[in-house]
Amino acid sequence: MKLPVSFYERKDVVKIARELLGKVLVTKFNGIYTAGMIVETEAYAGVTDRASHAYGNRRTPRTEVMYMHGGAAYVYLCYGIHHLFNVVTNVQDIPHAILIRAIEPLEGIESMLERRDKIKVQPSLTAGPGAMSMSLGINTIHTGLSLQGPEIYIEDRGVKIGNKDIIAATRVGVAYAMDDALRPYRFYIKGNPFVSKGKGL
DNA sequence: CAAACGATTTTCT
DNA sequence: GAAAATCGTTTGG
Repeated sequence: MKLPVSFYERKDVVKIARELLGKVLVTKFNGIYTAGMIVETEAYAGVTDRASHAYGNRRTPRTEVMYMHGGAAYVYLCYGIHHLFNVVTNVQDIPHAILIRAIEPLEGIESMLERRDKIKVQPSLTAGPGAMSMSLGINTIHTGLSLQGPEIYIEDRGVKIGNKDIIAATRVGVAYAMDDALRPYRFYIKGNPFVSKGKGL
């Protein structure tokens, strides 16, 4: 079943990031159905987090989406090429977001392979935020979409990830954030081959 | 209006 | 393992 808005509107973004592990991200664009289990996430705690685009309550046309109430999609283009998919959490005007970094392909794998121009499944298909977004067909035009809508949403299929299988680590690619780069806001499923390697492991 | 930079991935040595 | 690719967003003049 689809996760309700109340799931996203809670205030503890770190807790939500943990709970998203094992959930299933589904996209349905142009009649193409693809789905994958979330295996890696990163929390971005808005105004108090230097690594967040919304640090210091900065509002720009791009970050405006993060100020919406929880349950919206925030898609951001990085390095001019890569589409990074985030889930907006918390209530209106609190710009919290969770970056989905990696998924394990479940359904529509042929379509994913086609989008990535690959012929067989390998970790690089969806391990990493940019790669994952491309596999699911996520684009910057999808930013601001509600996760309650028909095109993109997250399901709970009853998969439970035990605490012993969740690893907390520092986030990737945020060295510029000074002290905040040390926060253990990255979560991934232990031993899952589709977890991205990141840079500084 | 112009310049610098980045929540990354891919490819080559 | 290291370096390049590449362009929208942000920031400064």
